[in-house]
Amino acid sequence: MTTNEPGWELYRSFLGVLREGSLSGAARALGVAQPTIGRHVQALEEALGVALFTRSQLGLKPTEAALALAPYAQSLADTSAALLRAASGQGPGVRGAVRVSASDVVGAEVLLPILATLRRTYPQLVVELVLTNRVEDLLKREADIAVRMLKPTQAALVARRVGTIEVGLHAHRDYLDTFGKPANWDDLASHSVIGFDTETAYTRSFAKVLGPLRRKSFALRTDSDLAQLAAIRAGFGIGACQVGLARRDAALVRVLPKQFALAFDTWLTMHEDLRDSPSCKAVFDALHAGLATYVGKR
Amino acid sequence: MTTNEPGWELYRSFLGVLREGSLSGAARALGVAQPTIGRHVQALEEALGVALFTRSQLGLKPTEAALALAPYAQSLADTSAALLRAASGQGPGVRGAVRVSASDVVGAEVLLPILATLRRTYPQLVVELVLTNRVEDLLKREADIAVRMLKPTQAALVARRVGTIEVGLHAHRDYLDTFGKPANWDDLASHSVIGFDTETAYTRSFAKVLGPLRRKSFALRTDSDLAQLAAIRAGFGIGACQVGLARRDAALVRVLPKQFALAFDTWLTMHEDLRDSPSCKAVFDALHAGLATYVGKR
DNA sequence: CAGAGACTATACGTTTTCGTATGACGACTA
DNA sequence: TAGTCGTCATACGAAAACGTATAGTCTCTG
Repeated sequence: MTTNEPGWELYRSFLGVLREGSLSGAARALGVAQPTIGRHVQALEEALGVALFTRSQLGLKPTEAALALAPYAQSLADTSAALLRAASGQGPGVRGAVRVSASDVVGAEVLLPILATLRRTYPQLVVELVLTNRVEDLLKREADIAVRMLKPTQAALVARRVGTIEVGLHAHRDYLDTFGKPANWDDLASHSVIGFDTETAYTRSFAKVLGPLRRKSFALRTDSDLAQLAAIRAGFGIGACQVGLARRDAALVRVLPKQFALAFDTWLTMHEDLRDSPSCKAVFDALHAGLATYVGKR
Repeated sequence: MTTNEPGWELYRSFLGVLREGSLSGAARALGVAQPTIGRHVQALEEALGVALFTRSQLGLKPTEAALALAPYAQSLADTSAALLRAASGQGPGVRGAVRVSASDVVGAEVLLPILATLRRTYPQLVVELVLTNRVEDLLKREADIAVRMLKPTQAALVARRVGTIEVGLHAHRDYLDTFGKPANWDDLASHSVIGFDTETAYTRSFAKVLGPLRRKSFALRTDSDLAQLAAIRAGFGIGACQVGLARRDAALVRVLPKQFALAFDTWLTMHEDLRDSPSCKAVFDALHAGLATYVGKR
């Protein structure tokens, strides 16, 4: 029993079991045999001197220690992935993989057109697009570049403001032709309103701006901003979306512009170590230019 | 040749070669055979698709790509070490390894007595003491707890102010009995002054306080604060050290207290994730209490 | 209550990886 | 100029890890 450092495969298997909940599931997910995962977990437990799972015939339940150590293992996986991305970007010119994080609606509607033209100029560029509302941690290398609605507080990050994104109520012209255009808050009572499904601290912070728009008054409830946008386009009813997106589609009409208006400062952030990477810098600059023209259309 | 993720041993060997400058040296340092290191480097180069070293018979020279990827690999090693520490601290009570970073003088003279008594109450506690003036990055898990002279700016860190450490000029009584006690700056010209060896931006920032104390006027030049303290104690001459340390030794006398006085705000910092760790919390609290009584003796 | 499905644990042959021994080449020194 | 020390590269036997096959156990369901 020497001071044998656990191999990196052990942590990968550990994370797999943690995610899948069983040795067999992790084996399937990782593409290895089930006894291998079992050996890895056992070896890791012996190396760390800590019990990680309580074994049973319908799966493995993680212990407290396993949950405490999971963030470290996840950080290992993230860093390893970031290293591979950095390696793929080595060499002259813009090449390799760059990981971009953004909210789903911004990513799908705004970023993708920008990235499409960018890739036409740099065919060897690969983009990993992570669309989630969860704020990913650039310091933990979960992504290389992030588009956020918040000003980043952490040091060691390159932050650049791209402007203000405005959000307003919109509806399809066909819908308004049928049900009429509301002139004030009260008119909304007779309309189909599209809104969120679960109340969060974030949505509650907008209580004043939302006016009478509460969860119980929504005709369609979904937490997917992308689905809300699709619902507006489909003529389901009245919902909130970015003004810049609505401008692109002549069939979308803004509703109650004076009563409902939200403005979000938007920032582009990158780890400062990636300044020297030509690939990351190219993506960063292209996103900044594209987002600037997007928020400028107002 | 699939998309095989490089094993963690490959990165360890990579870092070893980077540090030692040769396959043989890395093999000695890591306790493995030389062909193993060679195979690891070759496998890593194939997996990443990047040349990492230019081979020659008197060693391996890292390429630009290797230098660019080195921080990532180092981060992997740091995180792995932090995971092992966290694992050693699992279980009830205060146990396992806690890594503390501080300057060498504070570490050797102030922290060690505190840690000695702490270990008497917690025999299963292991302390890793990293003494360096380089500011280690707690976010990168290079250490668990740090004693710094600067207020930490980064978020995600638990920071607690312990007070002000005062630095003044001191000399041994025997020295002053022989050469006399200086009454003003000009008297120092006939004395043996102990000071730094290399000028840095840090030392230059104290130019006003240092008065006529310049490098060329030093009789002993060393960048080791610990050596400077030992020189003062040995009666070599007049040098700067913490007032709190001089108070402990009746033989040390303060010199020119009105002309020379530096005050450093001192902070104790810890990663906020470690709040839940009983071991880290115990060390943190003990250091805070010990440092508070130390800076209180004034 | 019987049988299917899902899971973990064990046995054994195969593949991969490691360590030892050795060779080849260059730099420094007497 | 010959010898010594350092380095990297190669060959082969030993050890460790992996995958396949199988046994054993529990839950759920008809």
